[in-house]
Amino acid sequence: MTKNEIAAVLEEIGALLELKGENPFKIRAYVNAARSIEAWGGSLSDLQDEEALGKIPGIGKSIADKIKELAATGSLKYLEELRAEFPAAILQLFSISGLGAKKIKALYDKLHVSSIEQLREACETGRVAELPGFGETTQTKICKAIEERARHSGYFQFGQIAGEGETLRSDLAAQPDVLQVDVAGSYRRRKEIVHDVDLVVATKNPEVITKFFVAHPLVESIIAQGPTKSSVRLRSGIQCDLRVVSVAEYPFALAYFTGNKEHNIELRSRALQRGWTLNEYRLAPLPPDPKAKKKRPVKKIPKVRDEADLYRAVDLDFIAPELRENSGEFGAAEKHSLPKLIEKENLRGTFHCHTTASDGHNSLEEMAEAAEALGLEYLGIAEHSRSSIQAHGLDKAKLHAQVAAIRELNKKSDGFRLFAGVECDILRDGSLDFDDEVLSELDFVVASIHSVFNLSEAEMTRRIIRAISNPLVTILAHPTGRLLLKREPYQIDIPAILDAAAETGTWVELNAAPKRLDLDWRWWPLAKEKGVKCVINPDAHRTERLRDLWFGIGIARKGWLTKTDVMNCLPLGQIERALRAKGRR
DNA sequence: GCCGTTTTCGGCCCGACTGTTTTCAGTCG
Repeated sequence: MTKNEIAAVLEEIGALLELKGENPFKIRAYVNAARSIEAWGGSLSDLQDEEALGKIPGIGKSIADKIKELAATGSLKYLEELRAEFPAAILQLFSISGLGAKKIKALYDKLHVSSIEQLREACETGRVAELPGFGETTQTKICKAIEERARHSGYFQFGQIAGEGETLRSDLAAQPDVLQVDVAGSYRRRKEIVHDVDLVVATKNPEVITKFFVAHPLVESIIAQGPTKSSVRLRSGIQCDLRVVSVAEYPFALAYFTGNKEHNIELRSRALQRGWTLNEYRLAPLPPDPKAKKKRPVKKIPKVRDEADLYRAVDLDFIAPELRENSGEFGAAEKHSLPKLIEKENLRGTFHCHTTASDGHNSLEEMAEAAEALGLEYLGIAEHSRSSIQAHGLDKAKLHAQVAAIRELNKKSDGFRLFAGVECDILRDGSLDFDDEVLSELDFVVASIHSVFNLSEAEMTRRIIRAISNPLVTILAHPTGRLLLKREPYQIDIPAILDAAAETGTWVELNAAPKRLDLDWRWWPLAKEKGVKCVINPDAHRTERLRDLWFGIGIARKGWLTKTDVMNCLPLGQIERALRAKGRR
């Protein structure tokens, strides 16, 4: 049983308890525990360990017992009992936007609706509108929400919506009434998956801005529209919320809508410790507590003009948006030990790109030109190897020909450098798709898995460790093989693989393609601690996709990485030495 | 059900918006 599966069970218990009309705080305890398990960095074996479980915030005796039962037996009696009280399909109804537990319960009790299909029928026959507390409008909204759900899951890869987010931001910024604007939310935190776009605007003319926003060409429909908040559905299907505030309120609103829930709770609690209350509009003195025996000392509230002032007010260094997940940033900000995060200007080159020689869409020359135009000094080409037939993998002769072409191009170049490599398949047993004789002719070797994803965790881990134990392997690419929202990562023991990477000096890829973003940001602090070097690669199959590097930078920042942790921040001369050193180990 | 540098009991974030009611419940973030 994986962490995510356990989190899903806790989540399901929360939903079922809600349907039963249980104590809301008990419900929240289960939902919080689910979040907490997802965010937790420990290993699966700890889930059976009483003491380790007890250390996870939000998990007490009762939930710990349930997790242990789940981890040990794969099932949970309490959950089975809850499930028996409702038809299984009823939980689908929570995915209809606008429907919560109370409405679902009413639909079930009064109309025996327990699936989305039944709900659609009930709407079409007009029975929903007749229920007390419902009406024509609600019925129509439910119909629309059912259609919406059929079109997309409500979750989007960061890269899928980055364009829309930036367009809205810049179009709003161009409005004369807009004094400040940012995309906040999980987008600003650079989460790999987002389910809405949050915009915050400072203005003296909220009405004008709101009107402009809901009439924007990217807007498909209006979900809600009020004086300070409006919500729309964009053409891509994603929901987009706009908050309109005054200039004075702006830093508070921006911070409030950027940090994740846990980060914001911690921030507010630090305000409370100083005798203040913090919300999305301001810092204010706490109202006097009549029960308090003596007055608490109240610090004077400092002036807050931007987010840095806000963090300073609660005695913290500025915390970059990407780190606002409450996963250690408060401790570091208090001790002035936050890392100086990598920035896109730090990147000097990149590896792992494809051309028309295998499954890419642009020539060697075009890829090189595009990389140079981005300001890079070098580009590593790594075509698929012969076993990747679906990707037109190169055989020995074709690889030779490409290496020759690269060497030839380099002769003509005025400083920009191409490196000749290969993306060599890791075969089922951990051996490589080319022998050492072929690999030793290259400037670098990327090793990656493209087949047989269903081995056991132990077999898969052994397979990868064997591959990277070959000293000719420079980079382990997309280590978990995940395709976001499409394919789960294959089962591997990541700490063990990081140990092996540290031992062998293998660089681990942060694959910057928005569908991958692999290795996940949650692992990079551990990788760094073990001394593993990162390399940010776009895995670009066409020139435009070289820009995916900027997604990689966001994820690297989220993983607390600095430019010294990332190999391709080295300038050309130093990266050449590093490549040679790696090959000789 | 969880949690504790005011607490082992009594709190648990709260404001915005909508729709259905006539002052508020439900949903969302």
